[in-house]
Amino acid sequence: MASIGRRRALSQDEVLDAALALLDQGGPAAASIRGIAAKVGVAPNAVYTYFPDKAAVTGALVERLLGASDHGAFADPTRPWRERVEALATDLRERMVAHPGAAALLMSGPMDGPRATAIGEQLQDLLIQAGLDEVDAARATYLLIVFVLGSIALEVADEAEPGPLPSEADRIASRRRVFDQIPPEDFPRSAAAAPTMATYISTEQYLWGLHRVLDGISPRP
Amino acid sequence: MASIGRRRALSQDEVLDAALALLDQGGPAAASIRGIAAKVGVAPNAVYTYFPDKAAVTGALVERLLGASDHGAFADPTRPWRERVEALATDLRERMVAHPGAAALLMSGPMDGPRATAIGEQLQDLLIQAGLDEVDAARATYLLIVFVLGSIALEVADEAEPGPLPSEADRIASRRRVFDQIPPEDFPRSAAAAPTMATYISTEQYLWGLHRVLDGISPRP
DNA sequence: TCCAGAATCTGTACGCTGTACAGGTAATTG
DNA sequence: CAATTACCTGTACAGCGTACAGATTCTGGA
Repeated sequence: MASIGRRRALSQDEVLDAALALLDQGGPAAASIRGIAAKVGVAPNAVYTYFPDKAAVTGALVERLLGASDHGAFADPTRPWRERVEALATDLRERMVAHPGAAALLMSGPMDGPRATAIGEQLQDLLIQAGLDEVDAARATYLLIVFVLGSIALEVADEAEPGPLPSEADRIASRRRVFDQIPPEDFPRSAAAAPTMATYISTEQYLWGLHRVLDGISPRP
Repeated sequence: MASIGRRRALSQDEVLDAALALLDQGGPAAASIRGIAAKVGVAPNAVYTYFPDKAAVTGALVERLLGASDHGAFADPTRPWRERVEALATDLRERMVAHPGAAALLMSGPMDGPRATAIGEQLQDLLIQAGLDEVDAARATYLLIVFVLGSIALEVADEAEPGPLPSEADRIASRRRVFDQIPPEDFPRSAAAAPTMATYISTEQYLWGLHRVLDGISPRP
């Protein structure tokens, strides 16, 4: 008297869609296996047909958020190398800031998925083409990854659970306590991502930091 | 017939000691309220006499790990500023790498504790003394914090749960897939922190990255 | 065409989590 | 010495990840 059996073929993507939706609207705590299953319309353990455990779900989600192979102008070999790095950094940040709840998972596990690996390799190749020797290219790759992921993680860590966000004024004020010299004339963002406070506060800051890092690693004559 | 009543005055520090010990030996998952209470020798809910919830415990632990006010030579005004920044960065990294499980909590919440704030303010003052204007000093402070915390978090995220660590060879091999140009002649560390793989792999890398960032933010003539 | 096996889903259950509530005892204060 | 507060207890609840066994349906080979 127990079971209903095979109903329809779910897919990994449906599960990930549900997980991302829950993450977006309910914060990191909302993406439980049970919540995902309910959103998809199955019993909780049905998820385990497609993923061995919860870590596999979040890992796959992070991979998906890292995006497909070409990151804007990053893949365009006719552009100057700094522009290409900036395109990658901007693309990654836009992807993550659009899903702050999911972005919080970024630093919670080893970054060993195929897309993460591919990004590292492509970046390293680009830096070698730019004239860095192999050792410096490897190190600079790591430094750039630290900068991009660290910036995103710090930005996103400041957002508490969604819901009644603190007012813009409060958020700015709390940042200003320490970094009260940064002018607020930031330019607004694309329509895709809602202009959250995190977006508003630090786009300009992010690009400034990226270029200081690029200055630091640029080959010196 | 229920209760035994007041026994002895616990303290916040005892709770934090227990939490840190569990984190060190059992990884992030081991630091449960129940585990902490058991280690201290009280019922689980006794912890709530000293902290309002679990987030407060981890927050206080992070604050404690950030260390007291002087970070090595950071506070010494006779040293050159780059040396002082390096002292701060080294001190913070040593603190965190000695407790990888606790370091993983770093980016999991807003960094708004008093010590975190103080570090930011002191660093910003130092950069102003070094000749940066106020806007650049604020931005450079944020950049340095991103670098330090991002490096530590990425380093620590690679360590799975403690226990049967993967062999050194495996860890190196997996890093080398992407960053296979970095030579392994790293210098051994202080006796305090056990030479974990994370320590072994990236001390040199860390300082290299720090100095590239410092190059990027140094005032240009 | 039928049947075996694999794929997919279900109900149930276990041990764990954070923490709310209502008590009772010991130290402190008046 | 009485009253209050600080501290700790047992009990309980809802939610978590996930293991197990069984039922249904789809699929591929004879």
